[in-house]
Amino acid sequence: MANRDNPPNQILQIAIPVPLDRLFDYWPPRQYASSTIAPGVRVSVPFGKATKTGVVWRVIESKDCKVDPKRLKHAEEILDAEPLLFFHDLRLLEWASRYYHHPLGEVIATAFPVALRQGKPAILQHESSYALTESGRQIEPEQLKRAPKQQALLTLFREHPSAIASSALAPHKTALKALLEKGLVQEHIEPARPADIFEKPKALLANPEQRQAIEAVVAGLGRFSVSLLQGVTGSGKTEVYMQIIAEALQQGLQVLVLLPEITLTPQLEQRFRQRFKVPIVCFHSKLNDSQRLNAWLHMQQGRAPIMLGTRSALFTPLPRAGLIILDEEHDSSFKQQEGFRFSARDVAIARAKMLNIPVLLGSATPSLESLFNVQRNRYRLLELSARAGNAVEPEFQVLDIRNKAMQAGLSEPLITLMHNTLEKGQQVLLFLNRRGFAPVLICHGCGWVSRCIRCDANMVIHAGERRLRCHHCGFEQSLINRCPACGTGELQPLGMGTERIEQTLTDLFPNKLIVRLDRDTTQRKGSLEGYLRQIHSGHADIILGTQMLAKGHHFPDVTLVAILDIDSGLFSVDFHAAEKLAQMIVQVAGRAGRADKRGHVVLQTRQPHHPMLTILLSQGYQAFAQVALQERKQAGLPPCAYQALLRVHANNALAPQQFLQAVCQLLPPLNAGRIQVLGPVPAPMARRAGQFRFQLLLQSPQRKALHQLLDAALPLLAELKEAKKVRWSLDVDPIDLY
DNA sequence: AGCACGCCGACT
DNA sequence: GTCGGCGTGCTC
Repeated sequence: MANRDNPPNQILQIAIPVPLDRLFDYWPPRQYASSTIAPGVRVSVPFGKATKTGVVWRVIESKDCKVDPKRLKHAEEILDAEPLLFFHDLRLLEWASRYYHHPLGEVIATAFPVALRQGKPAILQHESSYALTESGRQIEPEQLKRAPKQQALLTLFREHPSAIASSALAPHKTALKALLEKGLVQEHIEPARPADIFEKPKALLANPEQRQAIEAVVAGLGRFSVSLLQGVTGSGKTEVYMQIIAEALQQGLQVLVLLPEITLTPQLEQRFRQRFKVPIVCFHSKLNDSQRLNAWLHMQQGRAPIMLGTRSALFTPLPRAGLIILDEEHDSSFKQQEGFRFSARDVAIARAKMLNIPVLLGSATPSLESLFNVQRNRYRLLELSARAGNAVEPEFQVLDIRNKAMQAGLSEPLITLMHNTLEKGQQVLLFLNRRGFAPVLICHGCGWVSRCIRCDANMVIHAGERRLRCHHCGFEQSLINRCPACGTGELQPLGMGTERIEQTLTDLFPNKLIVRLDRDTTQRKGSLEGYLRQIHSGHADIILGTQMLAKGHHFPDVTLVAILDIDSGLFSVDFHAAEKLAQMIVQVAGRAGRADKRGHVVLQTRQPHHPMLTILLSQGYQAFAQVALQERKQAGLPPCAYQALLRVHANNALAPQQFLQAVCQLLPPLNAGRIQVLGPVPAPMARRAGQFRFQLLLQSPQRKALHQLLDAALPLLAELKEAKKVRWSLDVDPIDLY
């Protein structure tokens, strides 16, 4: 036992979630034999004034400790009897910390669900939960219309096909009792031994391409490979996933399925539960802390073989890891955009390599990065070209709106098309990536515009709420009637937002039901689901929305889709814009139509002969991607080069630039001229939320050289005197500027 | 990141 | 005379 005269001979090196890129040394807790402490266990430690939860990274001999022993404190408590993270997990986290140049303690924290970060015990919570019975699944909510409370609850259960925790059902106590008595709902019991109840899925029809893809991945189970499954909407990617998963389950392996958006999880969850009679856990931001803890522990303990999750599920420990699937791999939400800025796609591949398992990336519109890796024979391309079942290729129409009469962003020809479609009783989908009423309020008298006082951005008009709101910092004020500059001029909205278009649509189509889907209308919990039901039931005539419409959901009764403004995507400072636009066009087109009602996709543009657009529409996404890749190659841009972006911000207007100038002065001796240094330049939005922002871009055709420079340079940045006045962060493989 | 300490303006 | 503004420095 340790006492004052006899200090313990071992020291714990602990990773603590603070933005400091080093480990902290502690004595083991008093009365603790350090020999029983293994790397990967959580430990609570006094840190400054606070107590923090860290992870033991390694145990060293006290004679090897570099810190003055007098400064060392005792750790408080070892929180886990066994490590929660396995050897491969620790290796992956270390790699990620180095690759993204982000402190290890914070990287490790992202591997844990919040409850474990807070030091709560790693014990499965056995909160009772309820789920629909077979008859409950078959009954339509309509049949309960005389009992509206029960009907609402039934609908709730249908939206959460897995199970609902009893705590979440507290407000529905009486309705729950009624549904239990009717046998529509029962207490949900997690199957204890999955192997016993596993049933081999029924043999399904796979077409030759699907068969080939399934066999290719199945044959590769047990060793590392990356496959890119490229299949148009309706080509049956999910079926391919499920048949591969079935084989992995047969082999007793665990499968991690990553999706970009939580809105896609319920659909896929439902299909998976119908197919697989094994525990399936979900992990995404809509779950509460204890649900996430349970899901994580189910995988970590090997109790569940399938996890469906978003980016944050990536690091879940998998004792029997067999396969990682990443669906919609091109989606930018796989990149974390703050703090530890990692790409879930790239880390998934690194993880699979360490675990020696295959990765399957799926998309109708793969990223140029992935297609480039196919060209370089790093990834294997598996193509699904046939549209399964009732799907049919939509017809594209470039609508030249130059000199055309417009009503709130809608050209006359488009309005005519809308009338024709609606007359046939079919639905119309309109797409505009700008929410609010209008992006600017301008004075007709003096030219004053509604600038945000804290950002280099305009305040957006939200007419319904009578507010002006900055979409970059959240600052808002009430809508003003009189120009604050000249006091006399008339204030006018300038430009289009979804709210304004909705208003115009109400005037143009007075008898039609219009549904607007954007962040403003779907903020309320469950409202998105409500709108989607309205659309699927056929009640909605015109569906209007932003980016969120482009993802996942298929609307078979929509036969006319219009993208109202594609020109901003054709002419952007960001070199990713054309790729993103092409992906968006193809994805949006995939939302609509079916065999008996072919979809019609209209693109409003003032650049009808833009080469990118022409190639995309005449030769398809693959041809577009090849041309776009060629251009990136010639311009020396990613994916043919590697980038790291150093972002800096400060209250002080001059400090960011001064810091970056100092950085540039220390680079040349480390660099040997191999890395292009672009900048310092003001960030595209030079002031945001009151902060002045600058950036420096480092670029190289060799990833290794770039990382060598970063490894050498970053430790020196903190030492610069200019660093004291700024906050800086590094984004490795950035996908947007600052 | 927190959270201290530490010196200069508007209030009981 | 104080309360509190955020500049600077530290965390085993």
